Formats: sequence, C-alpha cells, structure tokens
Amino acid sequence: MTKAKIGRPRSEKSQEAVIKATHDLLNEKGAGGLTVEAIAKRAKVGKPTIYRWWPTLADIVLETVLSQADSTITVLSSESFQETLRQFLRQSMDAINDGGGAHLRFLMAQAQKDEDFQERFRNNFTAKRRATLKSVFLQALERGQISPEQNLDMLLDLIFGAMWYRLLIGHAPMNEPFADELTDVVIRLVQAYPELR
Amino acid sequence: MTKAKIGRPRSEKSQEAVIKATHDLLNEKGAGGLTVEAIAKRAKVGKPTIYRWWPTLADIVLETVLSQADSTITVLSSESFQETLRQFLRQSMDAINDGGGAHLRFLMAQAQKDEDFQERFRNNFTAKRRATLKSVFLQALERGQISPEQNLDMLLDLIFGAMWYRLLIGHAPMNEPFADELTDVVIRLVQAYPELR
DNA sequence: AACATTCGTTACGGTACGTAACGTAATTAA
DNA sequence: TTAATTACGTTACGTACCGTAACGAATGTT
Repeated sequence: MTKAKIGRPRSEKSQEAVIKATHDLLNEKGAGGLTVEAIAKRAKVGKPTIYRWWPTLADIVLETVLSQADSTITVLSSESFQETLRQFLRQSMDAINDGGGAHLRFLMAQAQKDEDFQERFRNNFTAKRRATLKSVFLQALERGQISPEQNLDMLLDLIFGAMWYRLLIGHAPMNEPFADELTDVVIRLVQAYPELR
Repeated sequence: MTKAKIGRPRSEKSQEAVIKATHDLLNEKGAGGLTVEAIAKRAKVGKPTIYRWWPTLADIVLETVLSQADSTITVLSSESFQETLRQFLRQSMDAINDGGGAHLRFLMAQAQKDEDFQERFRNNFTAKRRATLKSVFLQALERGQISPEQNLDMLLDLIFGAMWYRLLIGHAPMNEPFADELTDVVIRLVQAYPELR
C-alpha cells in the first residue's frame, strides 16, 4: 500500500484527458501529425504536465494502447486448439480494424528511431502478446493436440510477423479470411508429422 | 534516348555524395538523427539541391537501398528448391546485417507516417522483393518440387513477415540459424500433403 | 553570344521540441 | 491553522529542423 503521499496528487482527470485526446487524434489524423502540443491543446492540459508523466510521445500512445488492448483481447481456451487460435487472431485483427491500427503503426515507427523506447515497447507490449499466444500453444501441447517438436518462438515470429507485415505494408486487408487462412496454415504446421498420429 | 537536354546537367558527383552521406549517417547514428540538413552538410551539397531531386528524406534512403540491394541479392536457381530458398533468405539477412538494417527500419518507420511514401515504398521495394521470391515458388511449382495447392501470397506474408518482425522488434538476431530454420518451416509447409507424394 | 538549367550559399518564416519560471491549487504533517 | 510539499496551467524561451526563396556563379546546348 504505497498510498500516503505528500503534496497535491496527480490529476486523474488530466491523465484521462491526455489518453483520450491521443486516441482521438490518432484515429482522425493518423500516425503523422500527432504531436505533444496537439495533445496538450486538445486535452486542455499544460505541456509541462505531459512531460512530467511521460518521457516521450510514444509512451503516451503505448499507455493508450495498453489501457484498452488488455481488456479487449482475451483468450477463451474452452474449445479446440484450432478454435482458440482462430478466435485469438480474429480478436487481434478486429482490435486493429476498430481503431487500433494507427496506434500500433505509430508505436512501431517510433521504436525504429528511439532505441530506449524500442525496449519499452518490446517489454510492455510485444513480449506480453507473445506470452499470451505462447500459453495457448503450451496448453495445446499438454493436451496432446499438437505435435511436440515445435519451435514455439519461430511459430510466434511467423504469426505475429505476418500480421504486423500486413498492417505496416498495407498491401492486403486484415480481415477474417486472413485470420482463418493464417489459422489453417499454423494448424497444418503443428500437425506436420503424420507418423505421430 | 532522351539524352540531349538543354541547360546545366545534373551533377552526378553531388548525387553520389548524397547517397553516400545518407548511407554513412544511417550506419553511424541509426534511424534517429538522420536529417536533410545533416546529409547536406556531410555531402557538401546545398539543401535546395537535395529538395530538387528528392521529394522526401525517405526517398533518399529508398534510393540508397535500391542502388545496392538490387545488386547484392540475386537468385541462383540452379539447385534444389530448398537450397534456392535457403540462399535467398541467407542473402537477405546478410544484407541486413552488413549495413542495410538501419536503412530498412527507417523506411518502414517513415511509411507509417507518410501515406504517399508508403505507396512508393510498397511499389518500388516490397512488391519487387515479393515478386522475386514468388518466382522462386512458381519455378518450383512448374518443376513439381512443391505441392500445387499453395496460397503463395500467404507464404510470402509469412516469410517476409517473420524477417521484418525480427528486424523491427529486435527480440532475436537475424542470423543463419534463423534463415535455415525458416527455410525448414517453409519446406514443411509446401510439402504438407504427403498423399501427393 | 544567348539561353537554359543546375549549382552552393545565405536567409527566411514556420512548426514542434523540451525546459524554465511563475503564481495557483490541492493535499499532508506539525 | 499554518507550513511544507507536490501538481497544476500559462507563458515564454532557445534550439533544431523543415521547406522555400533569392542570388550570383557554373556548365551545358543552340
């Protein structure tokens, strides 16, 4: 309980206003055009207040993403492995299409220009997403639903890689057919040892 | 032959100096810190000269990449499909490790903030890389080396996606074991119909 | 010789950055 | 109640880079 702190407490109202303004600006104007000053103006908050709590513009966006991605994407592991995977991929893509794509694209872009932020992004977002999906595979392994000799990290690179690649390049949509096709490919991969069946 | 133009011709010396300065700055200071003014200063070239020939900083980097990626990565299709694919992936990763990684990371970052450039990047780089690898698959199909019912575009998303993902996130190295492992996964995928053998 | 185009230099207005200084507001400790 | 502490929003500042304009000099064609 580290509650009893001295001095004026942080304004939750301002914090939420910053998060909301960031969210709205990203969806309206895209990854370009997002600036600290625009956020401050929109949120009716002082610039120094923003810099007091967030080291970087990208960290605001990261918090914006974390404050909702955690709640929207849940793993329902009650059904078959194939269905669990399919739902995970569909949910991920839905979250991107429903106003999360601009956020992720901005984060990935900033990670390329700021090494320190790249690490925070990796530890606070990417690693957690990987861990979530990895647990799905591990559960399937325990249940004997997939063949045991898998390089799980390679599988994660393939799955998340394909999604990120589509999002970043923009050559094809992130829709349900893609989610289902990706599911089928993975299923084919993890059952690729017919002699074990 | 559109050669005979009136007026002072474009200075090849300045053009090459810009390309080289961009290349060096990217390798020395990374994707951050690269600015038009830094390039102009280093190349001993006027800023207006740069803006006359390149619409955007990213377009300079794109030309820098194209001026060498085209020559360094070649497909040798003489051997087996597996060997051809393995060599393609190894060459791609070698090019990234030998001073192309910062370039590509910068390009991908800019593509997220500039829609117009994203399209140029897609058409002039990504699409060509995809076409090159696709031709490898098509040749293997003609030769009967891989099973026919493949969604080639999905395969390309998986392969390029995994490589980009590793490069951008930076959670694991782009080395030969990764190239070989990726090769094996793809081989397993395209031969996943044992009843056809 | 006349013309056209590019060259590098210098200078400019504009935008966003990140911080400092200020007085005010809110909370805790004495 | 008063003092101490921390956060707030406003304003202002210097810095960096942007993209363009203006200029005279350089280099080519006709």
